[in-house]
Amino acid sequence: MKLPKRQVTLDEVAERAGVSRSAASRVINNAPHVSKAKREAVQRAVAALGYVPNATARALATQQVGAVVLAISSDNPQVFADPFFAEVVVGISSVLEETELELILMMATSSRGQTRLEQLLRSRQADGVMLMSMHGDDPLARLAEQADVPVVFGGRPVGFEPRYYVDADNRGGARLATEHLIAGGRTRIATITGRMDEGAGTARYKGYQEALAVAGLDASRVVHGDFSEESGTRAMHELLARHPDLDAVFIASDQMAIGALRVLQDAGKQVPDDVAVVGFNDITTARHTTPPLTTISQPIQSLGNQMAQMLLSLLAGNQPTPLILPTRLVLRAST
Amino acid sequence: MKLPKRQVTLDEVAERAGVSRSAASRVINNAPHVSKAKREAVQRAVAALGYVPNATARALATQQVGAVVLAISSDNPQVFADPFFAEVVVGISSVLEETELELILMMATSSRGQTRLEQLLRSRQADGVMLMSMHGDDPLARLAEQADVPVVFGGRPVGFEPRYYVDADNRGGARLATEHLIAGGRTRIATITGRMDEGAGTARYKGYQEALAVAGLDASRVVHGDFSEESGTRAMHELLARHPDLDAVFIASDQMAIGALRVLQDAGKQVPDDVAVVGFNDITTARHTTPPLTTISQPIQSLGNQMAQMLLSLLAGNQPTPLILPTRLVLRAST
DNA sequence: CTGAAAGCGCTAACAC
DNA sequence: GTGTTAGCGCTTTCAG
Repeated sequence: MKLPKRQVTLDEVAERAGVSRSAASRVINNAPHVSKAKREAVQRAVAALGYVPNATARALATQQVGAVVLAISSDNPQVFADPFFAEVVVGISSVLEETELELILMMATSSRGQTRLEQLLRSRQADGVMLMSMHGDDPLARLAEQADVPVVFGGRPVGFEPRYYVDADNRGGARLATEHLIAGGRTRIATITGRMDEGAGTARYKGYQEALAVAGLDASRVVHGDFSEESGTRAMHELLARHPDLDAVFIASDQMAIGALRVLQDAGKQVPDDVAVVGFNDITTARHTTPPLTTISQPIQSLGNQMAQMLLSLLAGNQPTPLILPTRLVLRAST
Repeated sequence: MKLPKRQVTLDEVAERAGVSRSAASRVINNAPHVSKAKREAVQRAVAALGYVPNATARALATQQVGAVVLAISSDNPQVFADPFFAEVVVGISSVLEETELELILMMATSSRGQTRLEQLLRSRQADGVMLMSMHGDDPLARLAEQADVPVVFGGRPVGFEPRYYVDADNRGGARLATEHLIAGGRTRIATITGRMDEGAGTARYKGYQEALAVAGLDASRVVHGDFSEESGTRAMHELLARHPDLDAVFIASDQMAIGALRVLQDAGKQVPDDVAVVGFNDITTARHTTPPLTTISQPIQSLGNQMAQMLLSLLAGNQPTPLILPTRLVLRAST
């Protein structure tokens, strides 16, 4: 490992500017109590030497790391490839860009990753943490709540209400979707759910049930999927076998809906004439299926935005209230 | 801002274990020269106290940050929402997960972001940098090469060959695509290019030209796009107006191809009978267009993998050779 | 094998 | 306004 070129230090700047180190420090952090003359001398020295403060040293001295982490906990590495997270990250970094904070990404898949996340929560390696997509009984969820680092959750793990979180209105969205189906005159409405060990999965299922309950319709046509296209295919087959009379289906993810659409087609069912379908997420592909997919859209970038904002608020010593972001129905030809 | 709970320090561990701090330190870093007895005493103390080393302090002492950054430089924040980056990140973190390194994400959009990136390159805020998607004359590219931090490029900026990079074989892929069109008996082959200030844009254009040159065909049916769906729409209109006789088109991105497909349809052209089209990237939607899109697939996760691996190699003091990853043709119904 | 001591580069309290 | 002085928590010579 080659030796790093020795970096320009604050003392060098001070010396060159002919002032004390503290004066130089004050200028760098534009603190008061520095005469204009010295201030300028220091600034000149900084420019001349190309001085850049050493973030690590500063962090050690101030006890503030200057970074927050976005941790994504899952057993399957491929879930990160989901464009969903990319958008969340965009939302987050757009607000972080206005601050001095860096964004550290942590994907806790392996037990190794889990351990790191745990250490992170125990030690002061970041000023704050955003935690996403935890499965049901993830012990990390509880640990996070007791951590001495501010933590905001993205979404809510099932069976656990975090102190600080921002979530999409999954339940409301699902209800909206199902009500739309009902309004279209459908009466034998089935559903393909997502993973029931994820908050989004259960919430969307509840929304479906709620809408049917209100309308006094039968809510027993349900098959569980895992959000993936493949599971959508499998589930639709099963649904068709068990409930050949269904005239609509609310599907908890567009990916599953894509798989289901194909099965419906193969089975000779016309969409939407014989069977209406609505998905969830509004992924870009939803516009390009045949027929284009009616779906529920959630404000993903906002989700990231708000998570970051909430963390900032926490860092500032406030106690923000949890946030549930609205979802909306996007009408296309599949209903 | 509330005071952080004071963290457990090495001295406390040492005291509790009844050994010197240096001994404790050696155990933590499992260095030699510690008696078995003491080693175990320390380990017990660590467990009892829940000690986690302070990364910042360690970084300051060792002059190694323990983190690398992935920097994405672009003028448009939305490009990060591209699933492409999500996959690259997955590739990167899967190799980083095997190390002690954290991944810092930096999206340099605003001038603020640019400044931070610049500082990053000048100062020792990270042990290494991966730089992606720089536009043509981005001054950062040059700066990066002179930085005292190892830098590996993802892709090559146009007009500039970085010392260390990993790139997809854009040129080869484009050539493959075009040759496939030629093999299909097409002779009036047009192209919609990507942004010509990005390496991928020019490389794909060159591949197209090359294939036609070898076959002795006319390569003048070209319109420039910017990779976006909308630009594909616009470009296809223009192409049709200027070269109504075209019987095939190689399109430098699937997004543009989607836009183009629609235009072709609206113009009453049958795909692939009247006009064959092949795209580039193999985005997931490509399987769901009508007709499904023949396209060039590049190993995106590998790209991330290899970038990280190359950086690691650099960090280990080696001088790895640049890498160009193969692309391949994915046949679907649009040809 | 063991411990004392000297920093890493910066900030912050405290005197002047 | 200004400079001096202690650290932040850990690693790492260097004697013993």
